[in-house]
Amino acid sequence: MTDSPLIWERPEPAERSTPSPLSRARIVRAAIVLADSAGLDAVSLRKVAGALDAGPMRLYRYVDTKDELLTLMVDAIVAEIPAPAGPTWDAVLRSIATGLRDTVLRHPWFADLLGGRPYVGPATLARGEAALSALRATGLDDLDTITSALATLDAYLIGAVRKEIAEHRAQEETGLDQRQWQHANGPYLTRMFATGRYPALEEWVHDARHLKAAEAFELGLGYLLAGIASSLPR
Amino acid sequence: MTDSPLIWERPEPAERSTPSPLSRARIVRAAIVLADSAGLDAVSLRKVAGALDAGPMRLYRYVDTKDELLTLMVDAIVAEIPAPAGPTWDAVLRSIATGLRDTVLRHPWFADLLGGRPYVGPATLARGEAALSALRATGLDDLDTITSALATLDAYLIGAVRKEIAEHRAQEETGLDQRQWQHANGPYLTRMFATGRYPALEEWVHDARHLKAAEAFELGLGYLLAGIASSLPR
DNA sequence: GTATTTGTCAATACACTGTATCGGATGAGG
DNA sequence: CCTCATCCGATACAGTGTATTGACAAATAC
Repeated sequence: MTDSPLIWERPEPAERSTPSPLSRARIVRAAIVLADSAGLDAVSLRKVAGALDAGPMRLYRYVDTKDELLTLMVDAIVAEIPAPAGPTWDAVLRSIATGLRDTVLRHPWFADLLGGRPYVGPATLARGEAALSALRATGLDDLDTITSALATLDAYLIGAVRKEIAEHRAQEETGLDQRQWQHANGPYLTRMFATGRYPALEEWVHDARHLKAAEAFELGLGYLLAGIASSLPR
Repeated sequence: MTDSPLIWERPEPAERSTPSPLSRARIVRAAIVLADSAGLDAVSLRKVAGALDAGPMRLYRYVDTKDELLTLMVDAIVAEIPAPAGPTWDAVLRSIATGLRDTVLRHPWFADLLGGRPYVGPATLARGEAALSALRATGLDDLDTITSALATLDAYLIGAVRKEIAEHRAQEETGLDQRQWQHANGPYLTRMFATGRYPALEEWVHDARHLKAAEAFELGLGYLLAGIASSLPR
């Protein structure tokens, strides 16, 4: 009877014959479906249990706390990110980046959890392993460089992806369109600009090129890779 | 009677003579004190009201919803970040970075809100304005370069700061020390490594230099600035 | 100065949340 | 078939954000 505080070490309880059999996998899948269609707020133990024709308390056999369920969800999503690969170190880093971004676009709630706590589930470990070995296969074998490159990339990804999702949501809230958003916030901003306190911002709003999210993502990634490249031992 | 959906456009209700007078500022300050000492979860309308010797419903005169309170809290924190400044463009970007990081270390809950939605409060606008004009004062006046540099920096900052806070919390949870953390997760990791499925990770844990958060932050920032520099029109 | 409107505040209430507790049903072992 | 341990679900509790309501007080109208 292992009662480790880490869910990764607690074996799944034995299956039972019951009208609606449960398992961690089923629970997590139901929770993910819920989150995909209605956001993280819609994931309550009652609703997850309801989706499985079970009482809320039944879930506590498989999971000690709601946080653990979220942790499992994260690892489940990480598991579906394609493994990073590429011939050169920057191709590998790029594949890490787009892998994460694509996944977040499919599961926006994932962005809410990103960077919220350290995750060490099996899929996350496997992804770390894959990233490390893919990088070293390209000939980049200074461990410290690899470490800092990955850490920096990770930070950038978390922020970029969160910002993109946040923007996405703001647009959805106030209608569908960016025009709609401008309609909601536009008057406010116009009035703020009219105060004359934000001349540079005003000019920026009017004159700067406003990139699409995907382009901005790529551009930032390019900066980062260029920066890493410039620090590589030649 | 303005009933704009944006709190920035709704004037604060007139003051009233009452045993414990309220105001948005007082409410937000109380909420921040609560969040500082016990995290965002401790910020409930009841507790905030309680700290001000008021009933929960009284807050709804000043704020339409809890989300609005959080929005005000964010802007209040942004207001206390020192304005970015510096002789060169990279000095300005550096000051933006350390300004945010220092503030987040003082108000860890701020990291939970960062990147969660687009913020356009007055302090946030003012900060944007300050950043823009400080950058242009250094002679960097290509608006598109400025835009993408700021956006990328912002993304990196959000992620880096979140990761740092997350790590911080994980350590606090399982005791005080990093040794304690290793004690809690160590056995699990050891067992995972024993499976032989993570050879590169195992080597990494043993051999790589593991930087302190501040060093890692600085290092990533360095990469980013170098990358931006390499794309500057010369 | 009185009557009427208006607006504020506290209490109550509702629909939720995560989770502790516990009695009873239901499985397996003898 | 009985016993016993186990698991389930109902109930319960403390908490959440917020809608509603009804009383009271201040400002306005006459």
